Amino acid sequence: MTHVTPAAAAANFFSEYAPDAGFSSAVIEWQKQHGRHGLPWQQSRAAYRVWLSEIMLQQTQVSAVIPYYQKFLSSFPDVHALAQAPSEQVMAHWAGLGYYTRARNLHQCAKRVVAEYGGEFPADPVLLQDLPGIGRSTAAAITAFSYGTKAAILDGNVKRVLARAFGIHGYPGSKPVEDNMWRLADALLPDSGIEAYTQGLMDLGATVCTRSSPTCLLCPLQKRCVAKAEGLTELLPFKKPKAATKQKQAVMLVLMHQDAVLVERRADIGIWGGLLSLPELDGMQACEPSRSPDLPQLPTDAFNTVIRPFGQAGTGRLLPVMEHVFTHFRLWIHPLLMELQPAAASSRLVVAEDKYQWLPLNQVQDAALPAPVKSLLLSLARNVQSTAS
DNA sequence: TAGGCGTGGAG
DNA sequence: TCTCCAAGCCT
Repeated sequence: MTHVTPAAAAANFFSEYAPDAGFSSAVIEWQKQHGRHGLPWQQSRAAYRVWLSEIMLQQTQVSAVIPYYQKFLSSFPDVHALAQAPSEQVMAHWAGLGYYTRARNLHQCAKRVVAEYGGEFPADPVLLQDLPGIGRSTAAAITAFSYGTKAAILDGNVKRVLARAFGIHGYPGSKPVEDNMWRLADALLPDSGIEAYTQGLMDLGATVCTRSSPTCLLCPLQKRCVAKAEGLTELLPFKKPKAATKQKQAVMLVLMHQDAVLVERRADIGIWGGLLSLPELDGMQACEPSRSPDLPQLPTDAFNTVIRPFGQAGTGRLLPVMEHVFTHFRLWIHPLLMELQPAAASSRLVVAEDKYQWLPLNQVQDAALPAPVKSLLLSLARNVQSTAS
């Protein structure tokens, strides 16, 4: 059993993904010839415009942003105009673009740039990052495009390009993988041409190294691309791992009287809506994922409340636990079998307001029961038969 | 630190 | 129809 320290892991990472100067120059040359140059926000280095476009482009595709960007710019031509605008007007201009926290932060940010920096966006990414709505990647993009500052971006496009080019396994949204990608992105930065390089990484990811069906033949990195060489283009970057399926458990009462079982009509809303089922001792309780959970504590109160109205119960016997898998969770059923002497008032057929009824075991097959409950009762019916004979 | 936040496009 | 995710940030 070897323990790998974070420092050692980082060292391993870099020996495995050793960057070289050819990477950035290939990206820069490609961007100059084949990258995008005509986008509305590429016509000016003004920090206000770059900032505005970067905020709008967060998690949003270029085609969706363009009309918003143009309308925004004509209404709020500079940071002073934006800072002075009423928030309702700002929000109205953003309506439809989504992620509305961005709009509130945008407005706050404009006010702070005016108040704290006299309307000039700082050229230091560290200072920019302190402003609302500007994280590490956006700060780097703004300073790179506006001031030529050497700083690394790491958005979805860059993550995809790096994951493939360097054959990085693991989900890029996880902390350790993302940390490594930041280190790699920093190490790859060129000493000159940061604008073309930054734009080039974005353009590559958006137009060539796309999520599905990338056009590797047009890629300037194809000869140095690990994913291409190893046939892992479709696999990388790793997808977000699916969350472990949630689990619930329920104690279901199998209250028998002669050859009938007490069943309850479920509420129309919710799981098994409107079906007949067994009464549950304490509803369906969430439980920790495991292969087969222990029996939950039997809540005495619920026990009395649920059973007493129907009569006098004998000693309970737990039947083997059953597993049922839904699309969104897994249910463990603990059947608790008891013989019940019905209270004097309860008839053999109808117990209370149609919600409860006695279901003869020989009618289980045709009753409106959920699959696992029907299966449980059918096997019970077979047992009763074999015991009787 | 994973989850929430909006909308639209692609497969 | 449904899933996945796109120029991320914030908590």
